[in-house]
Amino acid sequence: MFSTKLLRWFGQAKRDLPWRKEPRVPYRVWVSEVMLQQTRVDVVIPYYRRFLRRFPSLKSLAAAPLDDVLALWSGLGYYTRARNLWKAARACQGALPRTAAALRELPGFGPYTAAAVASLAFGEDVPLVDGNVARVLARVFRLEGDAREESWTVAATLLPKGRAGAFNEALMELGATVCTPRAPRCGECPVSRECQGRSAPERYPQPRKRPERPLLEWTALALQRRDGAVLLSRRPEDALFAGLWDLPATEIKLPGVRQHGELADCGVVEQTLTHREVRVSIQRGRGSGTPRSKTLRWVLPLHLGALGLSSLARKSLRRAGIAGA
DNA sequence: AAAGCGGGGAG
DNA sequence: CTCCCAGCTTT
Repeated sequence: MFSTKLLRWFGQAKRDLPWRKEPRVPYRVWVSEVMLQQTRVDVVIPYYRRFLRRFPSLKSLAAAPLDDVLALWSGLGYYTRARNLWKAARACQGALPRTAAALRELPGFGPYTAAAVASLAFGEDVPLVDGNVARVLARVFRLEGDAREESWTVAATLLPKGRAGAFNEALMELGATVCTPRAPRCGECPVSRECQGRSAPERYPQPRKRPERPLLEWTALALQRRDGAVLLSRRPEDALFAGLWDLPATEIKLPGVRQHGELADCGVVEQTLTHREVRVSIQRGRGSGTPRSKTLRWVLPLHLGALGLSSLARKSLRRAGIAGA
């Protein structure tokens, strides 16, 4: 009954999203699912369009340099997603595996993404649980505590044979548009009649406790050449914003680069992340020379758009007075 | 089981 | 300001 009502509702409430365009090409489903990890639909849409224009197929993605992929990911966050997407494209030899179990073997495929691609693109009868599904099921069945784990079992019992894809998508759609985290629209809910949590939806699921957010601080140097190019350095693989380009921190050695004149203080840029607060002081100056390190390069403002930079790095560049970031 | 990893939109 | 989003990986 639950599944039937949900599917009927989905038939008329389904939003028109770029990755829902028929036919459902597995590659496109995959790209959208990865971008949507911890990221809202509205944010993803423009990134998704750009990405598909540049990498229309699995083959084109596999053939591209990683830096091109990171450039298109710039600003989207969780950059390991882009690395794993690229790695998996290279690993899967022309076509994605067709089952959740096989997809799990590829980098970047966790329980959710494997089930999403398997059910939505290949029609496999597997349940899935994301934040939306866990919230909906926690309310409907009054699941106590953190409902994410238990939801996998519950979702499996509700799964209508042969319609897993539509069911999974409907459950997520309900969570995204009706059974929202705050102020759910129970009056518009197709399953409010069978919802055990209707009287107190905000009690479910139990909110997670948020970790403290330590402050991370450093000073970055914006050296500009006479032609306007700015000196960037590639961040180490084990650091925050791993492998992305950024203004070099003052601790970074700059072999081959000369600095002219005094530095000017440009103030501070800040970025709040889930697990820490970052504050970067920006100093600006003039420089020249040929870097003797592969992790250093001069970049013209015109070319900043084609580089893998974090949002914080772009903010830093703007603060240093460099347009085009 | 918990921590690390981006960024931003909504209330 | 807080919450949390179509989560995954590592410890």
